[in-house]
Amino acid sequence: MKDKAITLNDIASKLNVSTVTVSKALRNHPDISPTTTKLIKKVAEELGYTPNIMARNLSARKSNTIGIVIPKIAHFFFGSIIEHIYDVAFEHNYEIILTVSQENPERERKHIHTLMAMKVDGIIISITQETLNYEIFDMVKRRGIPIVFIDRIPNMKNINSVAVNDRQGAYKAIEHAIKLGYRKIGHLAGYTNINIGRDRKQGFIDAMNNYGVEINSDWIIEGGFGEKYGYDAFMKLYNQKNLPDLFLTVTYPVALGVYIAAAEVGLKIPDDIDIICFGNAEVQKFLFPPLSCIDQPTKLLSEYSMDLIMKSIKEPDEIETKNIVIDTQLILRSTCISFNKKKELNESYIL
Amino acid sequence: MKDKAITLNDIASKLNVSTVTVSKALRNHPDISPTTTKLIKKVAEELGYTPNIMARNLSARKSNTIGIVIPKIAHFFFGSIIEHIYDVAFEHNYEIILTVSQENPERERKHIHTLMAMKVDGIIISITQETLNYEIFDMVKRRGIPIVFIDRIPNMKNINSVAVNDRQGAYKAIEHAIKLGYRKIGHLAGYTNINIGRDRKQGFIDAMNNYGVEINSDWIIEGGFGEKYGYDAFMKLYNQKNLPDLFLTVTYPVALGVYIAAAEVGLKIPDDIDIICFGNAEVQKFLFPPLSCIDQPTKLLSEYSMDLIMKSIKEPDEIETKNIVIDTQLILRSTCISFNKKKELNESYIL
DNA sequence: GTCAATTACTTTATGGTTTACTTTATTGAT
DNA sequence: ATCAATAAAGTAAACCATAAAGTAATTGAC
Repeated sequence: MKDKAITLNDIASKLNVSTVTVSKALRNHPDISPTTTKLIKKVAEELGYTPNIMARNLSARKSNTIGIVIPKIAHFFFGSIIEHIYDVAFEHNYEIILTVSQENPERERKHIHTLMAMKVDGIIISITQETLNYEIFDMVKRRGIPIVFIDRIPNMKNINSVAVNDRQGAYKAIEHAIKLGYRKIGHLAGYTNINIGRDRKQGFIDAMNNYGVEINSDWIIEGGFGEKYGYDAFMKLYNQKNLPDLFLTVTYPVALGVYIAAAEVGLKIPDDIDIICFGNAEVQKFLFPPLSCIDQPTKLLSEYSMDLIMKSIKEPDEIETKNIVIDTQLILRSTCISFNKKKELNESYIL
Repeated sequence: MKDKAITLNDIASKLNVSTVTVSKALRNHPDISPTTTKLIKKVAEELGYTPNIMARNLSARKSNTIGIVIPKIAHFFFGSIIEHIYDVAFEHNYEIILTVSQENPERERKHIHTLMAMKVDGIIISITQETLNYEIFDMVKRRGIPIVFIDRIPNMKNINSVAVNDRQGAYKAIEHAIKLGYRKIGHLAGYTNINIGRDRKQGFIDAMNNYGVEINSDWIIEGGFGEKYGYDAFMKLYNQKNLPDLFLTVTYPVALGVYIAAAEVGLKIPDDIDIICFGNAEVQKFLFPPLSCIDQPTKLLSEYSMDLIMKSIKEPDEIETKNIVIDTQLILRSTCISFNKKKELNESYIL
């Protein structure tokens, strides 16, 4: 009952021409006369021909496909990145093979192997928070497969990358807070063995030093990028009766963790404890209170990455690598917009 | 400078055996002696061999790949669905080709063609809100490609599907509201030419009729599934000074639209206008006020879909189709949990 | 000791397309 | 009328792996 798939050969034998003629006609090759081309296309349409992409890619040694590796998917930042990547890909007739490492370096390695095996023309990747072994990336480069790192970038030379100016972003936020009057400022810094954690932390330190505000190392807590880490870090300081007045959190989920914890112990944001975070999710507007943040322009990140990878695919011999850095801006809503005296006595609420 | 990709042939010639021997050895075929197998695997490892998946798939006439078509990606519901699908796929060594129709039926059609051309073993799809032409789905079936519809399902016979019990879900919510004391209940119903809109609306009607509550057709507004539609629908009724006391919204983004609009005109949720929605996003807990909803268990939806598609792939001759329907449950937070008298006079606030 | 079965391979064919090269017919310049 | 150039096809080979069929050498039953 199954309709067998129509092949070039089916069209060819129906018209008594060679398969090559059909192949060329369908690709508008000048070898074939307009009359024949038209006829072949008509028959192809009638029979419902769809090319076998496996065969085409095998033969052509390219796939018109870009492989993506990201650590998470049900996450506003990566969701947004991907949505834009898909749009650009669709415009340029590229296919996307998306893989998700779930923050697992081993799984990431497997996915990269799979993408290479699938002969993707290029790879865009945001590495896991625990990727320490970069061998696989060297291997990809040796194989001549263009690779672009986006947002989360390994500490390697001669790679293509697109990122937000994390250091400047953190600096801007802390500068803003200090000018507001804040002095007791903490930083939930996430993993700092990866660029985004490291650079944001450095921006925090830069600003504090630049304005001569003392850094209390108890208030810099490293850990993860998720809700749980935000919750735990907050609770740890709360139990030590040692909360700062303001937190800069390394991601938006971490801030959410703080929201949960604060609500649980009955502290009000922003009055009792204030907060600003990296990353701008739509819903932050609707949180209570609306959460201020350092914007990461996901659309730009995606577009630049796609530009870079497509350029690298077209000009495989270009050796020069590019490191694109996108400026951030503060988006102020209802947190981190004023400093009130209540916080200066913030021991009181602990009783 | 490029390392050429290693093929079976490279390994074979190095060891003076045939490519087929290598192929079989790497697949642990009993034809090959343990000694040889071990040797071949060792050399394959050394040379960094990775099979060419294109070639393998072409030859094997199957791809170990499942194609996905969804209408949106940066959306909690679909993000969550996909995340779980990827996890199940990874466990079972399937690859996923994810495509995004962006609610565009034409783009959806193209993606399905691409997936067929890529020879995916099966397709899981959630159709766009505007997909009216089902021919393409018949074609997929005629080609013998297993297809499973998830959540958004066309009105066709003999298809495999996995969905939430939308009608029951809406019924439960409205039943709950009526028992609370609500009588002036509206429904922002979205597109009702697709099952999710149609069934939710029907559930609403069922409950209203069952409890003898009058349905005011002005308060049933059809439209889209996004924020803007929620915003517009609310504003329309507000401007007509004709708001109900409670809205059931067809999706979570629609509820968000209502939140925006209500804030803009200075009405308080849930006191001035109450709301409950379909779909449970993590962040609903953090909205102000926390939004109650009818849960759609995305993990179950994904798992059942993957089960169904994998079963269909393994038993291609099984003709019987399955329509799995998953029960919903109410998740009550700070909306739709009480009815207060203020609302009964809800003309007052318009002045 | 003979024949059948098993072991461990090899050879050949197949999948559907593209690329590189070849052929035949036509056109145009001289 | 002749020869070179071009147009419009065709043929052969390649891409890389797998499946099916074939072969030579060894084992084992009686």
